[in-house]
Formats: sequence, structure tokens, C-alpha cells
Amino acid sequence: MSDTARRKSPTRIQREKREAILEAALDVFSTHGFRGATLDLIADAAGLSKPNLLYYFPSKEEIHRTLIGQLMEIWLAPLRKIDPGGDPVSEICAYVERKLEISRDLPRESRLFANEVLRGAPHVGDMLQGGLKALVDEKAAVIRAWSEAGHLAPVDPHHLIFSIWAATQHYADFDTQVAMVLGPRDATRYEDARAFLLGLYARGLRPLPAR
Amino acid sequence: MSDTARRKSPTRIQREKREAILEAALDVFSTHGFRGATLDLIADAAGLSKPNLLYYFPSKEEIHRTLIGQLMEIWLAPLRKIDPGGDPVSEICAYVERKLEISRDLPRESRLFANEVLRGAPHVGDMLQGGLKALVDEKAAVIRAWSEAGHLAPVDPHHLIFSIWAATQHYADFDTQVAMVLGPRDATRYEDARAFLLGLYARGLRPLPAR
DNA sequence: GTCAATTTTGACCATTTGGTCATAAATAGC
DNA sequence: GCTATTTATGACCAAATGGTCAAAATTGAC
Repeated sequence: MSDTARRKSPTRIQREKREAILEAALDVFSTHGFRGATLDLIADAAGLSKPNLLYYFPSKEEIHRTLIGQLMEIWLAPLRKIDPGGDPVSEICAYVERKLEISRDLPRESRLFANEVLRGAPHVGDMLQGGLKALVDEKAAVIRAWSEAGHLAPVDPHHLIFSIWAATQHYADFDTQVAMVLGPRDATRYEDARAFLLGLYARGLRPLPAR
Repeated sequence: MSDTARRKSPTRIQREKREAILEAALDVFSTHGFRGATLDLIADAAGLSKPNLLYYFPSKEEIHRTLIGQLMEIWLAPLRKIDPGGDPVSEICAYVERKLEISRDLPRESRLFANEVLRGAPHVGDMLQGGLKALVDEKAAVIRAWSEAGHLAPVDPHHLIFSIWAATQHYADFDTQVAMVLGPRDATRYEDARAFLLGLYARGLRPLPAR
């Protein structure tokens, strides 16, 4: 009755084709959104016929759900790594760097996620709801403790986290706009962004001198 | 031959219905995206039949284009207001406040815009391209001058602007996610965001003491 | 090679959707 | 009220789209 019990161990072809489909779907969903993505587009990109694609996944929505599921871990991992025992400002700055790296290295994932949240997360619902709030609250408590101990400027931890999410993901999600302003993507873009953001947060979070 | 010449002055009904359609379309486009929005949905929301809707606008794309056009001015206005003669840190902070107010008061407009940029701005192209880069470069030069004169911490002006866009729009565009973490929207949300962001930028941009 | 299981495909279907059109209803000028 | 113009609608259309199905091709175990 359970999924894993019913599904005998997948064949080599199943593993390869499902992987190819998810890769193609990530491309298509992230550039066209859920509604704009068509099964034909995904099938073409994966080098399969549409019925063949539907042999591996029961529906368009299921492909999408699978992708979002894989995404969540990538998305939350950097936050999870914040170490309550580390140096506060360094920990936050390292978090900024990790998020920025994801924005640079996995822009499709970032855009897929943005697409979903923008529309009110209609296809993920609880999948997002689940771990997100708990993890954020946990790390927010760590940050609050740092502030109260005087090791970090007194800031609202939730809004600090939001600002980091926003500032880093911006480079993936709004790449078009960034490119319109800065010109075509070049090697220094992420280096400049990194330098700016680390500077901003380092100065903005440094504990205030006693007064 | 020109549009304004051909179109005799619009009647009262024309003005009212076009307005109602744009209002309805803003709702529908901002929550479903361009592809997800249907003419039936827009027509229903505007209280019109579909053919009647198409009597006022020639196509779905034209409705969308009109909305984006109206949007651009709203979107750019806060940046335009930055005064080269004002106090640098105050000017930037006031800019943050203006952007945050737009995020709070016009979230549909913000999401419509985000939807468009996320997909590579396929429907706006030059409309965005036009004034954006010129205005941003102009204000970036002002900020750079402030930094060089020692009235502002030395920061990359373009990335500073990006971070402000990102952090403020986040509350409109990713409202779903914010609500998942903070719980249902309440009166203090924007007040807390404002306090955090003004603090961050005030501390982060304050000119460094001579060393 | 044989045979069963897996994989692939062309043909097909129902629904949705952007858009048209002829005609009917409403409105405005007189 | 009469007439010309504007506004509204039901019926309809072609294309796109998610998905099905029976049959064919391929693969793997022996």
C-alpha cells in the first residue's frame, strides 16, 4: 500500500529518465512559471514524447511538486548552518554569503521558488509551511539572544532574516532587471554584491559601543 | 493617423469601463500572472461579458501593457525624489521609507511588476529598459559622490539600490512567506520592518570616522 | 532465442482559452 | 419620438493543452 512498497526498485532507465525530466522541468518551470510551462515544452527539453513523459510522472503537477520538494532542503540548509556558538556578526555574514552563492549557482531553483511564493504557494501549501516557521523561529531566537547579550546590534531577528533572503535572492529572481542596469552579467557582479552586502551587514550589525 | 487623433474624446462610459477593467485586471494579473490570468476571470471581476471586455481593449496583452505602463511611474517616482542636496543618510532612509510604503499600499502593483521581471520582462521590453537605467545611473552617481565626499560610507551605489528594492518589495511580493513566518498580517508588521530597515541602513551607511 | 515486463509512440479526446461576429439593446442628439 | 451611434451579448471558432489508450518496440532474465 505504501509508495515505497508498491514501487519495486526503479530500473536504470527509470532513474535516468526521471532525472532528465526533472532537469528539463526545472528549466521550463523556472522560466515560464507553472501555468506557462507546458508538457510539450518539458517533454521536448527532456528529449521525450509527451505520452512517454507521462509514463514517468502521472501529471504536470506531480513533476512540479517533486521539484519543490527537492528545493526546500537546498533553500533551508544555509539557515540551518547558523551556529549559535559562533561569533554573531561572522555567523550572519557567512549566512549572507551562503545565500548569495545559492543565488549565483542555482538561479533556476531560486526562480522556481519565487514563482511559487509570489502566487501564494498554491502548489506547496504545507510542504513549505512545515519546517519553515519552526526553523526560522529557532534561528530568530538565537539572533535575539545575541542582541540581548550585546554581541549584536539590537535588531528584529525576523526582519533581519527577511532582508537577507530578499537581498540575496534578488540577483537570481530579478536578474533581468539587474542586467538592464548593470549591463550583461560579468564576473565581478557577484563579487561586488558580496562585498556590498557583507559591508552593509557587518557595519549594520556590529554591536553598539556601550553608552 | 495618430492614436489620439483617431480616438475621439472618450465617453463617460468608456472612461468608467476602462477604469473598471484595469482595476479588475490588476487583481487578476497580480495573483495569477499573465498566463494564469484569463479573459473570463478579468471580465467577471469587472462585471462585464468577455466580448464586451474586448470591446474596450483589443487584447489581453494590451490590458497588461497598459497596466505595466501606469506602473512604471509609480515604481520609479521614489527614486527620482532623492535629492542630491539633502543629507545623504537621511535621503537614503527616506527612499527606503517611500519604497516600503509602496510595498504596503500597492502590493498588487508590486507583484504584477515582480511577475513580469521574474519571467524576463517579455511583455515590457523597452518600456522598462527606457528610463530605468538612465535614472538609476544618475542617482548612483549622486550616491557615489556622497561616498567620495565622506558623507556616506563607501558603498557600491548600484548594489545599495538593489538591496533597497529587494528588501522593501519583499513584503509585497513574498507576502505569503512572510505570513507563514510571522502569522497573519497585523498592524505592527510594516512598523517593525520600517524600524529594522531604517536602523540597518542608518548604521550601515553612516560615514566612517576618520582613521 | 524466447517470453514477459518495461518502455515508447501515434492517434485521439475533452476542456480551456483568446478572440470574432452578427445582431440586439441602450443611449444620445435632435 | 426618431435616428444614428455606442455598447452589450450569445453563438461560435481555431489553437493550445493536459491527459488517455491501445498497440508497437525495446529490454532483460533465462
